[in-house]
Amino acid sequence: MQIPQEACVNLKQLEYFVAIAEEHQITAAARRLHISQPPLSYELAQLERELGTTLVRRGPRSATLTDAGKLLYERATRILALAQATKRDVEGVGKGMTGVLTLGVDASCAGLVPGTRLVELASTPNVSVELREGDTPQVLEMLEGGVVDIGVVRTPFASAGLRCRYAKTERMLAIMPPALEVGSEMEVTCTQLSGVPVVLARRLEEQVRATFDEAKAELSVGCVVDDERTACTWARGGMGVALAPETLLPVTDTGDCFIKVIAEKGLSTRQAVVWKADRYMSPLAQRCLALLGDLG
Amino acid sequence: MQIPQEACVNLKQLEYFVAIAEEHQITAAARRLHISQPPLSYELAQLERELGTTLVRRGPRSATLTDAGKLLYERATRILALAQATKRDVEGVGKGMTGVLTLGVDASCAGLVPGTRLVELASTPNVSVELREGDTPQVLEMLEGGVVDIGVVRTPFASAGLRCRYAKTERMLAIMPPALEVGSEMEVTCTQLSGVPVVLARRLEEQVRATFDEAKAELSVGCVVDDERTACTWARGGMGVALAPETLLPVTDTGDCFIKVIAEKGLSTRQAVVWKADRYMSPLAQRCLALLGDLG
DNA sequence: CAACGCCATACAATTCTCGTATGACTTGTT
DNA sequence: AACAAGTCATACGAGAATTGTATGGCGTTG
Repeated sequence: MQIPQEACVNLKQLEYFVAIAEEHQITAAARRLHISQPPLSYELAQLERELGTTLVRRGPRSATLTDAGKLLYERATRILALAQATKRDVEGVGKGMTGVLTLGVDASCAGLVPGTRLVELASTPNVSVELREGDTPQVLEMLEGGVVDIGVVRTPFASAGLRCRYAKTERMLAIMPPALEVGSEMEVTCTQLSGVPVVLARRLEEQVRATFDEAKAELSVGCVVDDERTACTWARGGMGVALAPETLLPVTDTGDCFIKVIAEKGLSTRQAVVWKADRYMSPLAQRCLALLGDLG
Repeated sequence: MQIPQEACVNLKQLEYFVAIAEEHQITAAARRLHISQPPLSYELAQLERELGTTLVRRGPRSATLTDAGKLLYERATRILALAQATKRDVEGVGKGMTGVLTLGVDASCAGLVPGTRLVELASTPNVSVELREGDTPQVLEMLEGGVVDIGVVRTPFASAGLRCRYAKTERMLAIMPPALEVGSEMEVTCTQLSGVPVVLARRLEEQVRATFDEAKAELSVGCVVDDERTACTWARGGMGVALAPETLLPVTDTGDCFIKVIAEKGLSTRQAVVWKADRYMSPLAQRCLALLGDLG
């Protein structure tokens, strides 16, 4: 049922031919190729048939190239080099050793990334990591739009159509200027913060209100700001008690403020690594996921 | 006895892959390749095994490329284009449609070359003809030294190690100024030229002397010159009877001289196309030989 | 002049590649 | 909701292609 097929030059044939051209001898080339001599003669003849040209003049002591052979040798080495490089590169991409990884990170988590093994990825040659920062809804939007491969966000978030892996749980901190210190040495409850002016990041407002309500505590919002770091700065200036997740500490100067943990678990957040369930994950992205596993 | 051989990416596999990439579908690609679908699936899987990478994400309605697949597509098209161009070019050289042909021509025969089908060769794109002129011994020396592929010379010549094909037989002419006219209307013999001053090209001297001796005629050399055309010019000026082969006529102004054929066959010469017997003849050179066949 | 080395051919064995048949799965329609 | 249509993967058999061993011709070298 199989129809005899017409000519199709093989890379193998080119390798054979190059070996012959470089050894100036069929037998020696066969040794170099770890095959016996007759198949090499056969394949050379085959190649010549396919090209309709004599490529090698068989002398009694040596095999030399014809004009056509010289041309083919030039080209064949180029083709083989290109094919070899291609194989190597494609394998590299396949193993996640090459490529571009786009990462969307909630700005309030960005401080943690350098502590993960992700730095290995970024420092790999031929791998570049493109980081997009934003708040959690923005990151999710990037993910949805396919702008980024992987997101690092903070709970709570809408996870429809997403797969995620939760990482470190972060407690909510209260950064208190000395004048406003309340609570025990390590912890403070919402109730203890009743009536105390609070400096709050906008994205936390709803979550904080809900937690205070549940604790039957009175929330006195002194100020709502966009960025947690600003909240911390203002607290240091005496504007009130700032509420911010743990991550903030390494990147902010809290001056002489007291740092206490808020006891209510409802204000704890978790970081999560998320990606679209139906999206193709490149090997590089998969490797990234594996490395981000150490986040928690 | 045949050892299972390790991976070797085929150009065929690349063609298959490119078809799949461009059709975004395996079945459609198979139609385009005029093969059935299962082998195509098989070969794709094979290619992926060899590269250790998923190249195509098989969707229910379409096949899309992974990152590695996109890279491979880029490279594969380049490789295939290069291979195709190479095949075309090598075939071109093989058919003598491409290359450089070096031709050594006896200057006294040079006038004939433009009348042959060799002009076809010279006007072919990618073919250039390099012409070296000289006298017959010089041309033979070029041939011996490998400076030229083919020579066009005039008899007699030493033909050791040469192959040749004789072409047109040229008779020797006597160009007579009116004052020196002898002989019948068309022909003249050596005997008739006895004592008549002769203007002779150096390369003919020996041959002419021998012929006159054989005819028991007395040769009176009035002048020996290097170039037949000069001999002719001087004859026109009355210096004597010039002896020159037929070929000279189209390229020389004989003024009011009489042109007669020398009856002795010994002074006829033949043009010959010669080449080294043991030298590799490129397809272009072979094609040239075929075209020069029309010389006679 | 015989031994040696290189290349080509002959033949057999095995692997490779292709086609047909078939099943699993998804999508769009009745 | 069930069915038809289409795509892709697997199973299997047939033919072609590639490889190895054996062998002979031919020119060179001791």
